[in-house]
Amino acid sequence: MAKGVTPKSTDYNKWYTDVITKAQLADYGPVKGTMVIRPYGYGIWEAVQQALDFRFKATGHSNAYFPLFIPKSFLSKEAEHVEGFAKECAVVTHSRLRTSADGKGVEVDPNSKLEEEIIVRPTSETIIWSMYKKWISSYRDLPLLLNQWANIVRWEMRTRLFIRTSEFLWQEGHTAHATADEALEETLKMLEVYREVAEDVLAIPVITGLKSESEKFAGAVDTYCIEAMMGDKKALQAGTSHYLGQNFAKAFDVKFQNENNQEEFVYASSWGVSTRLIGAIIMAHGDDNGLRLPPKVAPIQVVIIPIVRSDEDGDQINAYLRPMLDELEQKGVRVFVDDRRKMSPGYKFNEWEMKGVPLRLEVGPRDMASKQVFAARRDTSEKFSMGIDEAGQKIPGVLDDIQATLYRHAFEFRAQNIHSVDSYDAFKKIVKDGGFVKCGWDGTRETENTIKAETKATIRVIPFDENPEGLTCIFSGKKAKHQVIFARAY
RNA sequence: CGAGGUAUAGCGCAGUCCGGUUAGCGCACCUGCUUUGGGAGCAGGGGGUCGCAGGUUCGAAUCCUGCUACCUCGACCA
Repeated sequence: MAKGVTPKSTDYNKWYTDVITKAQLADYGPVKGTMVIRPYGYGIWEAVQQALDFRFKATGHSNAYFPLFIPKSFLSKEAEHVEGFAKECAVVTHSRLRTSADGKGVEVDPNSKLEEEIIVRPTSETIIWSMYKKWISSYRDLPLLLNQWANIVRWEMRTRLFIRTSEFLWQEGHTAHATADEALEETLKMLEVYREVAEDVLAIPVITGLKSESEKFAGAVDTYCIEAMMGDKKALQAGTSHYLGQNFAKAFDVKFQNENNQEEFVYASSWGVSTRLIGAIIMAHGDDNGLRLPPKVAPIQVVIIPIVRSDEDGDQINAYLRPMLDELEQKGVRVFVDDRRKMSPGYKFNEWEMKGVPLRLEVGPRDMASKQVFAARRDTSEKFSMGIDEAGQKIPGVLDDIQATLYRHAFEFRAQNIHSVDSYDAFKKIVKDGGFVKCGWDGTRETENTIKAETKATIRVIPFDENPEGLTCIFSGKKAKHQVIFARAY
């Protein structure tokens, strides 16, 4: 592993990719825009998955799996939906390869052209609703609350590891309800699940609210989101929950009979978060020494580095650590003892800091002599010693404190970089220097588009706690319809 | 798709202007010995169709032509 990463202040984008490659979270795949998620990065994803899946089950959802391949005709059934995704769909047109004429390579066999071309799912609303039509006939079949963990493909021009790749992993929930109120309630309930996971598990504060018309999901009535601030003060959409109304039910003719024997179209929601959340963790918490992982998603929460001079030292240290390790394991703490003999302790310190392990313990002859262990926190760089007998008892609390501290730091950073402004000049300065702008908006698409064209800032979210009373639009000067957050975004 | 740039070992680069030993350096990798509390030292070693295809030349990483890929910036996006 080469030394260090490019400092954030020198080149934030370079810093970001340096951290990912040096912490071995991911690597570039051979096809442009694809990525390989390496074991350490996948470990983070598994922790995120667990946190979400637990909450999905607790709110009554079941997991299922729908096909990767979607008939092309399905995409055209919902007008806005086609519009939104048409430009980024991978299309399967043939089913065979054959040896090329010169015998050296392979080529597409033209005889294998498909009758109906197949779309690789960019999202699964269409295929899922085509199935819901078969499964729903009565109000007794509702609500139908399904989720799937899957990969999807959106052919992207410009990609960025974890944040925007042509293929990515996510979960998508698709629910069907008998009433609009119930579907909307579901939409907001799942948004709240996302908020909780972002803040309590990933330690990333988010703003919850509604997307503007031009930023909403193609095919939704309303899109709600959690929006986060990254270390470069840009915004990242970290999760979305859509109220779909009857749009997909109408497109796929999904009706049910209500208690009064009347036929009605089903109401729907869909919601998703992706491996983009890993990008959010990196950019919300990382520093110039690398990754800083919140303990709740860290594949390794505590790394122990024995300071050994001989094999006997190693044996002694193992015996010295045994009771503490047993206690930590029993408490469910994820511990790794890095006893590789070929690397120096200093090398290991740097490597595990790069990988963002929340707490490092060092144990050598000095500690054994004084019945202690030496500890270093990744979040604050604070170093301290603990008695070996009390360490197993104390460490879970230290991890909780690291989790809380990372959240607090991210929260304070965001608070310092959200600015309320009342002039367009001030607006432009904030956007240029970086940060979120909180201001009035007249509610028109024209204003939104003009501001985007002039500043690259978009409306990230209309917060639930907005207060447009007495505000004027930052651009047009008209009475504000909403108080919104503008920012440049990923 | 418009503008600019790059292509030499796994990674980062020098060499190219001005053609001429066996293409070099740092990191990484392998072996041995000594080390180990903030990226260890010494010694030895392996690894290259110099992006691809043509051309000029006694001789091409180097000069010429064409192609391809990638990066940065613009239009599109979880």
